[in-house]
Amino acid sequence: MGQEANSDGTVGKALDVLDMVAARGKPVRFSDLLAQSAFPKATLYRFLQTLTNQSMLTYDEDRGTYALGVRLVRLAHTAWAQSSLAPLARSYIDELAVESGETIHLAQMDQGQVLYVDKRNAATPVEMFSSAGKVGPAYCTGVGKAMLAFMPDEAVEKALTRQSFHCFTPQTLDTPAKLKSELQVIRAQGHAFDREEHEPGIICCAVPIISRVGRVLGALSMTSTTHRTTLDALEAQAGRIKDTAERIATAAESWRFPEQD
Amino acid sequence: MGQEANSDGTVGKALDVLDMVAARGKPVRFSDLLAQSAFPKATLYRFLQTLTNQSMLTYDEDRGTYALGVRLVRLAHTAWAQSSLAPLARSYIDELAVESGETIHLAQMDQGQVLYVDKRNAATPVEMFSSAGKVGPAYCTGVGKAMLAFMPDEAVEKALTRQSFHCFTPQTLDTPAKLKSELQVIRAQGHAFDREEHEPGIICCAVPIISRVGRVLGALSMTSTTHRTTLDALEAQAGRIKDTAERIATAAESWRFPEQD
DNA sequence: AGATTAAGTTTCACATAATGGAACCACTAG
DNA sequence: CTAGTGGTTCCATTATGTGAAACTTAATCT
Repeated sequence: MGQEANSDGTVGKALDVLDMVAARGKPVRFSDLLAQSAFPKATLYRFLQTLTNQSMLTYDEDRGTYALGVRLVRLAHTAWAQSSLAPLARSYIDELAVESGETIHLAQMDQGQVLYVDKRNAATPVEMFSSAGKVGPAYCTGVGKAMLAFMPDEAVEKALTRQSFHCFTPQTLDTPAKLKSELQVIRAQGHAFDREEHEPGIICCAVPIISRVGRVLGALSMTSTTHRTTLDALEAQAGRIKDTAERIATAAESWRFPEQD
Repeated sequence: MGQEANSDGTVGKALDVLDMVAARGKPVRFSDLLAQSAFPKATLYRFLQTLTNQSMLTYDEDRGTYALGVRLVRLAHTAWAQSSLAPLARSYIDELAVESGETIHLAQMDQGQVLYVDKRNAATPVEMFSSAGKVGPAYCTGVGKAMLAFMPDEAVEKALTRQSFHCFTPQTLDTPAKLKSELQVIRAQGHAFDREEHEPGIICCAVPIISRVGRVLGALSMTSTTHRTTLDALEAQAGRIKDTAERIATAAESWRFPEQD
């Protein structure tokens, strides 16, 4: 299962190892990793040692397993604060969530995948990391399609090669062709729908967040369930969502990090 | 100053660069980094290139600045889920927060610093990453002292060398000696206080979370303000907090990640 | 303009640091 | 005792990272 050889030398390889550990989603043994990595035993071993030393991984003595380390959590806090739209967009999202009473997602594109960076739900309190940091498929989520529709062709093509086109529900657009024609429609109307394409009963309306120079910064979606509302009702909110997206884009534009000298 | 030379070869150095970028807390220019790093220009340059390639950093063309990349957010999500107490402790913390109406923090020790991995406040909704991932000093926070008090001497000594002992408030224990005698007391009574040692007006009562074999897994604290409650009132809750901490410890003990083969 | 400095990028001979086959160790099972 | 499994260490070979210096822009000054 192609963990493709990386071109970034030693550091790249070490980071691949990190990803391998992350991919399992649970603590993993040396031999498990060895089995699926192209690295020889000694090499993999050294990487694990180094990463553990660096607190990028933690080693559980008792069980002999490696897991992602807490240093990542620390770094991510800063990453999230300084290179995601979330801190900037917070107040706008809050407002939208309260007014609509529906769940709002803020997402960005990361290597062809949708990365959720924030989530707000007027009713239930936020579930910390359980949503921020989560990734999802781009081809069958509202936010994913909204972003793809407004990205340059070249970037879209590249992203398409990374999609699995797994068919989650009968509504899933499971071929590049279907998806591309949908993107046309989205581009025309300015917002995307998720018509239970990812999960049955879950629908959403999403709009892209686009910078003044036309770059897709992220996307915003309002999510609900089929037994609470309808697509038409969500579409009625599209203008409101678009408005919020625009305000976020403007905020992002004018935002300068405070210069300190 | 003093980004100590790391012994973990190329990978370690690259990760140091990541930390340097993180330390600024804002996007940073090549020359800024160069100024404060021991690396020669070309070397630093290559690291930045590599890390950017790997999406560990993002490069802002327009401003010529580097910031932590989104890949970290993704990794952190997994890290948080698989190697922090947070997912496990969630329900217990929720309960404690609701019952007490006060803010509850869950923290772990990371390289001599307190790393907050979760936070719950019965009143106001959670602020996502703004608390999880945040770090604080060990020597002047309730959770920090609670953990230190029950760690093996050797580990405490190591941690002490990493403390700045900056004097935040008149109450701050600003020498290793003062701290050590405080740790004695904490060990005896089983819980630690923060008597406005970090921030004026902020007090808390914290207890360690200790595994069956005596290892400190983390700490739990109940935080409030001097004009809402008193230390005595908080101490009255100590039993309740301890109870929760024990239940979390038990849960952590019996928890096995699902085996898949 | 032309000269001057600063900021960022590329080059290349050199030495360090990564590599990985093989040997080794510690268990466990037969 | 022997074979097997899972993990760790060695070490000669060489790929990789290193960093001084040269180079390219892009501002700033005279």
